[in-house]
Amino acid sequence: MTGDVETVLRRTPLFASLTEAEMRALAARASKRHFQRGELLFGEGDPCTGLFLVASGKIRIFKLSAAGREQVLAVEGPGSSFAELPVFDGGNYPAAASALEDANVLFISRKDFQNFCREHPDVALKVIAVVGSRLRRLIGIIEELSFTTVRQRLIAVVLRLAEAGGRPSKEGVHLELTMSHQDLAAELGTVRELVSRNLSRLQAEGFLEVDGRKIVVKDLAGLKNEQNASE
Amino acid sequence: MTGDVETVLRRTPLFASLTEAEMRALAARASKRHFQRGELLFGEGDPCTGLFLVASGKIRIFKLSAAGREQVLAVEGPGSSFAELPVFDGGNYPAAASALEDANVLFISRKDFQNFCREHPDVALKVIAVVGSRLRRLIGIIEELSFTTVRQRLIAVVLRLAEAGGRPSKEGVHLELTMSHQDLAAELGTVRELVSRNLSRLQAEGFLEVDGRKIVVKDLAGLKNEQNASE
DNA sequence: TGGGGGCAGTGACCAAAGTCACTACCCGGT
DNA sequence: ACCGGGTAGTGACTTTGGTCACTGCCCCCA
Repeated sequence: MTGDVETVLRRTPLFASLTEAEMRALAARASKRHFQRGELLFGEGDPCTGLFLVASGKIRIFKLSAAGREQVLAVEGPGSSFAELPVFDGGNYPAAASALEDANVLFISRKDFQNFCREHPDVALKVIAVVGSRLRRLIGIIEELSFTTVRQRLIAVVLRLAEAGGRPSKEGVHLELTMSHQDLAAELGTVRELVSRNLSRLQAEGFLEVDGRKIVVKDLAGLKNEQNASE
Repeated sequence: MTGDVETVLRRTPLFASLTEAEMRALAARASKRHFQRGELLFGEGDPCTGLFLVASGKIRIFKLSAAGREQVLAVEGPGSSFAELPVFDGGNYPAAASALEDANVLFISRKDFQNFCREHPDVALKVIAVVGSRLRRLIGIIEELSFTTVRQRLIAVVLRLAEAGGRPSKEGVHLELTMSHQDLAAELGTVRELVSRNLSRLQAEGFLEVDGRKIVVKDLAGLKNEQNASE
């Protein structure tokens, strides 16, 4: 089973630069865990026990408000690591993590990972790089929350999906939402109803066609334009 | 003048653990710069040239929207470092920085700092810790933007100021805003008018008394309560 | 001493966000 | 075949946020 673990490690940018021997040493320290869709990996404020690596599936990092609303901070797929940070500063997890899909993850305890970093300074530098990109993403979220409307954020998501998983045809770009409106709302930092309403409105305006979770983007250029429209 | 530089370095958590000799070596690499109130240290998207350390004064890290609104990400005082992150990932500055007050800062070029980190692994670990706390603060901002109202955020600031620089008396806790409503609005992620209006409203409700930038908090407990009120 | 410039307060709006309540649909299980 | 849970759409409404325009204040300086 360690062979399996090693391929995961190798796909993780954090450890890509390791030698075979180092990889094996680290693999021996990693334990494999499975989580079902919706299952909680850890809650906000839990003491940090170690580092997680995603082998398969998707993990959602999010904040939960007193009123029950969620705000997604990140969605991590295969090859991503998360919770690197509290491993070092010794604090608690600043947010919760749950499985968006059934997921296999590797777990490395705090102590093991810290020691490993001390022995491998270039891994420490990689950690900084990873945390850095995370920081950029968070700044991006702040920018969106502070400067844009729900409508604009929704358009941004649709455009991103169109780029990534869109199938073009004569009527437009076909794409499919991979999650419920509820989940999408959590990513946008709003509520279910606004997602539904804004989608309807974009359809009424002729930018796209909605059928359940299937969306056909009719006017890509127009949408891009709407994204920046100040009013 | 290097002696001066060294005391600044010593006050910076990032370098607190260095020996005298290491400190001197680093000090030789650092250059001192002065910025006047309002002056721009770098703009968003500028290529990253190096790391900054605050010797005196306050530096404001912020995002600027297309419509001209500002969102403050951090305010760094003496002893703080900033822009550590793009030094490592080689990207551009994700936000702009300007002097909130007249400020002296130390500057260490990207190359010098990277080399120094490679030679001193414990400094790299410190960098991770510093970036980590920055990450926590950003998550805090996201949480506030996503879950709270301008009113609640304003109350939070007032309470913080009351804790930090408040002078208690029989009528209440006296404190003074150190910045304009405009600047305060940028920290809260809103506009001047809403700061003004919400302060007026809090006064009308009897929680505090406003006179220009002087504020007397009449009902600390009540304010704390209002901060969490869901409706 | 009389402008200007920056800052603060406010009324009148308008648009966006969010809440509540209800309906309807789909789908899987017993 | 029916029930129940999860999901989606929508009308009606309230609250919050933001804009615009204007006034007044204070203070510095020519």
